[in-house]
Amino acid sequence: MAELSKRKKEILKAVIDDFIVTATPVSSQDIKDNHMPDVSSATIRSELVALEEMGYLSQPHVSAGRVPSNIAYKLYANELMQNKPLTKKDLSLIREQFEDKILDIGDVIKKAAKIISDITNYTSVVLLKDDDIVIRNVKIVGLIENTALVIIITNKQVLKDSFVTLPKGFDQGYIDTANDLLNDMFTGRNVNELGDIDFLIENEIIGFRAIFDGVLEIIKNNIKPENIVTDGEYKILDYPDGDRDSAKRFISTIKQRDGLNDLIKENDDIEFSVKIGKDEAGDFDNCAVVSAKYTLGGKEVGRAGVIGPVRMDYGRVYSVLNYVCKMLDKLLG
Amino acid sequence: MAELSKRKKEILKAVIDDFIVTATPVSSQDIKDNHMPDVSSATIRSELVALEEMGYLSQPHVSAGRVPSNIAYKLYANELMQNKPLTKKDLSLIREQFEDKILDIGDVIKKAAKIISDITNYTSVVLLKDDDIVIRNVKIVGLIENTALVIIITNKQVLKDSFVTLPKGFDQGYIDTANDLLNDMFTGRNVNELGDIDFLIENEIIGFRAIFDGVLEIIKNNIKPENIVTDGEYKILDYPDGDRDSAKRFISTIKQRDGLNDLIKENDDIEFSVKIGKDEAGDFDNCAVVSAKYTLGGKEVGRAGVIGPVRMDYGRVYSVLNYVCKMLDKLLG
DNA sequence: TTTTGGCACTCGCGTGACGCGATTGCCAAA
DNA sequence: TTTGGCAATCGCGTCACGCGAGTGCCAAAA
Repeated sequence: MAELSKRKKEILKAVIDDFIVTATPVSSQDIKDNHMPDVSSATIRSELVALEEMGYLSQPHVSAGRVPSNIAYKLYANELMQNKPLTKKDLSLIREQFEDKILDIGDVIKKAAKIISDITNYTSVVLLKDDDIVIRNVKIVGLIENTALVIIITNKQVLKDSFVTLPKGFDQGYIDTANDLLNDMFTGRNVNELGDIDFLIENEIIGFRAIFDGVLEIIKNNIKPENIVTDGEYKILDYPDGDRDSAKRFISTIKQRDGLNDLIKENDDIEFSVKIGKDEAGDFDNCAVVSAKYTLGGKEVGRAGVIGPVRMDYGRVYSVLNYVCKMLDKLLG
Repeated sequence: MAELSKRKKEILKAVIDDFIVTATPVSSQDIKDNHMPDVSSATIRSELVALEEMGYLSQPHVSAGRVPSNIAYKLYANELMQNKPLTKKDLSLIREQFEDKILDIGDVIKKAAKIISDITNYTSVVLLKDDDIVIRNVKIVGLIENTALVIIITNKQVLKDSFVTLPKGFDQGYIDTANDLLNDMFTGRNVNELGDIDFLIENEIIGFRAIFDGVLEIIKNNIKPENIVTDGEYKILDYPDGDRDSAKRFISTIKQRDGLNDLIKENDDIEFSVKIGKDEAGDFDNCAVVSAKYTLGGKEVGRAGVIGPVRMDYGRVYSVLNYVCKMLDKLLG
């Protein structure tokens, strides 16, 4: 793709800037009036035909203005657009959300998803990749009858939503013993190594084996190397492009999670990614996926992004993602 | 309101049965063809004008068929409609959902909401009224640094999502003591009595007071006499009546919870309630709220319902709500 | 008194014609 | 290379029109 002249870029940017706001094809006269009063509309027109031939623009019909193409949006998002600084209100809103002490990294990314969706008003997706989870402590707490709460503390999170059934007559003494054994078994271990459960065999003590198996099951089911959360699924309804059915499909798909992974996953060295169109942005028509890499303490751990209409306020989204990602790093670095 | 003749009821039912399926005004000829081949369309017409004068029907325009009014739907739901028995698949689907052992009543009503929404394909709302909660056990479990998980077990639920900060140097010995004291203070108490916290004063032991206050705070914030959960908020998109904006408003309102209470609350002796129209069904146009009372062990404890388009499959909804309510009673009775 | 067939009447809806206005492409002059 | 002028294109809103669905009414039949 040949490099565009400065003026072509200026004009292309003008088209997109206007189109993002008005949602109607922009004419040569519009560009002259709003951005370039010093050249005639005819001049702009001849540039427009060139841009159209290069694939950046298209006309819905002959007597209409121009509309940006997907590659134009990409160029815009990566190069042309102005960074839109966040307002003080936005900044403090974000900071506010993150100021509580949080023990679980899952809660952090949930919060991040919520704040991104709230502030941008698009659907948000946050991906957490984490294959370096070390167990710090495992504990069972007898609750009622023969049921115990299982608490698993890792370097990144506190799991406390699962239960295990205790054998009959399992009193506090046994529980204490079980806790000691559980800690011997699990503390300090990386979750990756647990695939091999042979080390369990050593503790073949009657009655305890079921508990150990139960805890292992819980760890395997709840600690995943990849987590993905979304928020604001229904925000898509605010954007009138596209019909009701596709909105419904959009929300259902997002809710089900399947495939979201591929949508937001990226090569690790891409800081800021924009995917547009049916091929790239899942099966969603007229949608774009914008995502940014975030790190915790320098290590690459995931991406945060939004899914919204192609005609999206990329500048603002860029700023929000940037800031939230920075916060994430600071918070958990 | 004068009682309708048998034939008028039959005709009214025919109109609604057809309209629920076709969503188009139903004509006298339609009724003759599909329901009453033995009378002429003219006869049906004269009945229709009578029903129209009584307020049960209306015509969008003069050369259109009839459309049921809100009071017609109410009559239909309360008296006219046929009970639509659930399929075996539906029944086993519901039973399946409820067969896991669940410790927390909150989880039960969440599940109930999910299954109702899944099966009816409407938005569901489940209200839980419960002012008779007795604390069985309170426990803190030291986790990391100076943070402890607070576990509160009542006769209805297990709360385990809150933390309390421990004073410096608070080791396992102190935690054990704190647990003993907490149990002395809380076990056996009804949550209602906790408004008066004077009994706390006795335990004015240095360092412990902060923990007790923290736990009390957690109980007060998390055990509420009324809980409300919803599911399938976006199901409304499947129903084409009403525009996109109102769908958006619908979803936002449901998500925010405010006012849902009034929507589903009912006089305790109404088993099955149908609210229709802007006055009754919140601020939603073309929406109906159908709810049924459920009990746990004979005591009235809440209502389960759906919010959907006025043109709703009342028969099916009735059956689903009925069955789920019965399951709830059996499950926790 | 109720039911029925017949018939004129109403009105929404789809279609096609038409004219306006927005915008373009092209071209010749600057 | 830029510009003003101008004919050409085409979407969109409006209007007229005719079809068809469905009704209300009425007089005759049951």
